[in-house]
Amino acid sequence: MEYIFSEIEKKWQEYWRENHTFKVTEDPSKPKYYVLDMFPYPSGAGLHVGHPLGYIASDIYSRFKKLKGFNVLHPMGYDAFGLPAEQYAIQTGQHPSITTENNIRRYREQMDKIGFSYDWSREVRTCDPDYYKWTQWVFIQLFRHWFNNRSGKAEPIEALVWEFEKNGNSNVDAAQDSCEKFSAAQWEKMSEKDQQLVLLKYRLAYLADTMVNWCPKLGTVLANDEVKDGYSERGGYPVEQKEMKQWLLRVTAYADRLVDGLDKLEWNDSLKEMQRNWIGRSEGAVIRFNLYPSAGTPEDTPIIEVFTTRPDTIFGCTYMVLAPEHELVEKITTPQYKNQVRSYLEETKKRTERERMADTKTITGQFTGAHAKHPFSDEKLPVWISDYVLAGYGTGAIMAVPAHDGRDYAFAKHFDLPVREVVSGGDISQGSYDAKSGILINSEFLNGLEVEGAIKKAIAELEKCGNGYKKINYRLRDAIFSRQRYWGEPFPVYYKDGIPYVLDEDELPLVLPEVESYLPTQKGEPPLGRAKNWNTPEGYPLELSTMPGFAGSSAYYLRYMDPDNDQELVSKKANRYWENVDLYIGGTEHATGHLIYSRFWNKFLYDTGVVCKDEPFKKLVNQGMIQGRSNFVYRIKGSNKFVSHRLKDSYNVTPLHVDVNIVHNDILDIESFRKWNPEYSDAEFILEEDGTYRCGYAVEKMSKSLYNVVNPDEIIEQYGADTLRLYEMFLGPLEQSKPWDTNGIEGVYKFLRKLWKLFFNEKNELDISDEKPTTGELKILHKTIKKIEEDIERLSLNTSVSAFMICVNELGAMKCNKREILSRLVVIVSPFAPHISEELWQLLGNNPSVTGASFPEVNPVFLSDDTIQYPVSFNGKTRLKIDFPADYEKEDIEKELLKNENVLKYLKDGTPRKIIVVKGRIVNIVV
RNA sequence: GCGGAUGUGGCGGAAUUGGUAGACGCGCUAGACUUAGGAUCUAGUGCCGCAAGGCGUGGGGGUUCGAGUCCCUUCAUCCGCACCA
Repeated sequence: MEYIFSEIEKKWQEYWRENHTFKVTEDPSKPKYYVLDMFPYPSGAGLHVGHPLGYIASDIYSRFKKLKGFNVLHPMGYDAFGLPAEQYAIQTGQHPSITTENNIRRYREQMDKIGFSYDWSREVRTCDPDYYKWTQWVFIQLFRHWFNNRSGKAEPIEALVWEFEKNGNSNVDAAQDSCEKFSAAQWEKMSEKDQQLVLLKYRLAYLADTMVNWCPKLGTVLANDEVKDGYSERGGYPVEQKEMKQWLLRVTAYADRLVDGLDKLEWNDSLKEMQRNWIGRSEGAVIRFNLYPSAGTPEDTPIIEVFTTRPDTIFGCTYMVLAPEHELVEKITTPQYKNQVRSYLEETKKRTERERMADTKTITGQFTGAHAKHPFSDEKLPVWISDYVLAGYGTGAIMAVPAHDGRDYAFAKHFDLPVREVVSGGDISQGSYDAKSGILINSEFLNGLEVEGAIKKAIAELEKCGNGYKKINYRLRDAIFSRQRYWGEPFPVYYKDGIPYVLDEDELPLVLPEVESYLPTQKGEPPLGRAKNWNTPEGYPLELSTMPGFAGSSAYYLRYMDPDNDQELVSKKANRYWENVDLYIGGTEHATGHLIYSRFWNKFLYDTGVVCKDEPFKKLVNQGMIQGRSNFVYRIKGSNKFVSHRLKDSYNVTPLHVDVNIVHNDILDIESFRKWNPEYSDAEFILEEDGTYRCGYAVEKMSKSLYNVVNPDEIIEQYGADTLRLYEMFLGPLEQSKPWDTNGIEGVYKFLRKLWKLFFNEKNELDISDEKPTTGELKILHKTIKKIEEDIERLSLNTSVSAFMICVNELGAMKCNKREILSRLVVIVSPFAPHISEELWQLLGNNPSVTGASFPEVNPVFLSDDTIQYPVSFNGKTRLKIDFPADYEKEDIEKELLKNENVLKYLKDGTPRKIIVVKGRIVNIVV
């Protein structure tokens, strides 16, 4: 029998489908394990060879866990709302659901061919009303909750109303926008509308005027993580700042828990660090500076509040700076400086956000004429404005300490402002001393203290005199949740008298309406403005925005636990059983978007008792990117003549990308090349001595335009899915980026055929022996079982593939065809190459399927050898290898060594100064 | 600038705790069988050298009987953040 992968793979994929092999249900008799892939956005281009890398790894892990006796949840679905389908709809008029449906079908076909063990009965699609009903449901819950800073968790808004009725809001410590204090009596007197406006400031999903990232080309706002360097991540269009009324989610309320929670997670350090940076918690103090009254400014001079992480350097403050956008700028500028300030403001406004970010070297600023009063020394501090201070961070104002902050130093030098050293340890004539260590000087009551102590003391003194307080500040902003687009979840929100109200849960799902065009209306409303009867039954208008991409992906892992439940997002029973994701595999591009938002949603759902775990993803692994390996041909300039790689340097050539699919081992298939592009049909070639045309290569992004895209379908067509799976793993460590080079695939293909051949004799007949295996055979087997088990556990799947190769090579050399050996080998291979394993498992006479087998136990008896080969080194350099019985002690070995003539040869005449014997490992002789 | 990661043959990579550097595979070289083929099998393959031997994990230094692995320093590449007070 030949190894005909196409028949075998088809056969078993059908078997799995017909027998629902991968369907799982909650089974309390078994321990659970939840393995999740980041679900894909089904794009029109289909999967290339890089996409399934993570899916294959997680599939191997899932199949392995199942063999180890776990009840494994391993689902897949689609992140199906999104911009590309909608952009396509705008261009062609085709409804995005059709595009999406087609793309999903293609993805599914491609995935099915790879032989994944997904339980497709649990599939979710974010654009399915039965699914987004629950996205809308969570939104309603967010709307109905506020965050109590005292308890550190979300609480129902009713409780807040009750407190307002009893005591007003003075005892409430909530995560919220600034809200004026009111008493119970004042609350009672407010109109329904005013009460709602107050509550809106407390809700976890709230409507507010905010500066947003507006992308005119896409006609929508974007979240911070969807903007890269001032351009939209999708499409690369310019993004500008604009004030708009938008829905926001109060992620900032959870900032602390999001940072602290990271410590308990098994995520890699760089990812945790990215999240910490994104959240950007810094501990410091808010300090209030009174202004000295100056001629021409109002009597009730305002107070400037600054945020600083270095309150210890307060006596080093020699001036102050406000962001140009700061609300006090207008108020405090003295008449004398009005004109200069105005022209400075105009100039900064002209520079785009991007220019301001890119150009950090040019120092600009303008004195306002105002002076602030130092809270301790009463010193007069000039107040400047400059765009090096950001309006969006802290309070938009700083106390400048040029001696201990690089930017302040540069500014002070530029405008010739005083620099006063207050922490010893640096040389302030050369530059600022920013380090957080040293002894305080020139600082009155702080003198002599270390920085750490001085920070505490300074805050205590500020609090005592009422000029400041301790404060933790975050870089993280609340997430803007409105998109002025069509292809997304409609908000379950209607407006009464301009005030937003949410629908009742039993009115869900609020289904996305049909529109005749996907463009904004003439009034500039989002596309939903075109929908007919977009009102509640009572006639109240519904929200016109839709939700962003991260809405549907924020709780999808919960829905897989209980996908058909139409009463709850997830039942308590299912959630208690599956708890949370044990292993999550996906790309690093979601580090600050999806992975923050879903942690936030999960924590909220945990607070409200919907889920039992406060973190969604216990262990997370980022698979590396698969890069393309491009091939080049070299055309002699001004001709249609191509010169081979090694000869190209003697000609004046232009390198041109050539389709990697018509190049094998860097040798060009000239016939295919001629057919590839009519332009080359009569091309001429200057060949190598051996008559071949050699191409050059480079590692680049895998992209259509570079002709280096390799599709899994083509590989499967040629080598089969098992080979694809093995080769993707064999390429290198899962987390590392590496180039795809189809050239190497023959190696794993040969391995599979060698494995197959172990079962057949020379005449190609099935030939399995029931004889007892030899110790040698058992040693090979058990060594491999141990290695594979350890490798899979730490996701070192590239090394398991080589372990299999070694094992099969060794068994092949022994012509081993013992059932006891082969049947266990098939089981351990099955997570990697499931199709061939199923076939061999059946040929061994077992009932299908191998997925029901158990992972074989390692017998330690077969792991140890009677003799150990010791490498013997002299002064650390290995010279010879000598066998000693495994039970020999150090002394025995030493004795024998000195008798060994080879050793004596290396010793020459001298006696060894020292002999180091590490039992079972090595001998080192010092001479 | 800050933070993180990575540097090992012609190539992808291995070496899990400081203990034989280069496993496994590709490629290459030679040979065998051959309906000269992008098939299969066998042997070889880090570098220098005819050899003995020497050198070798980005560079330099250190700790150690012994360093790819630990420490210091430096360079390069990639990724993230970036005037964050």
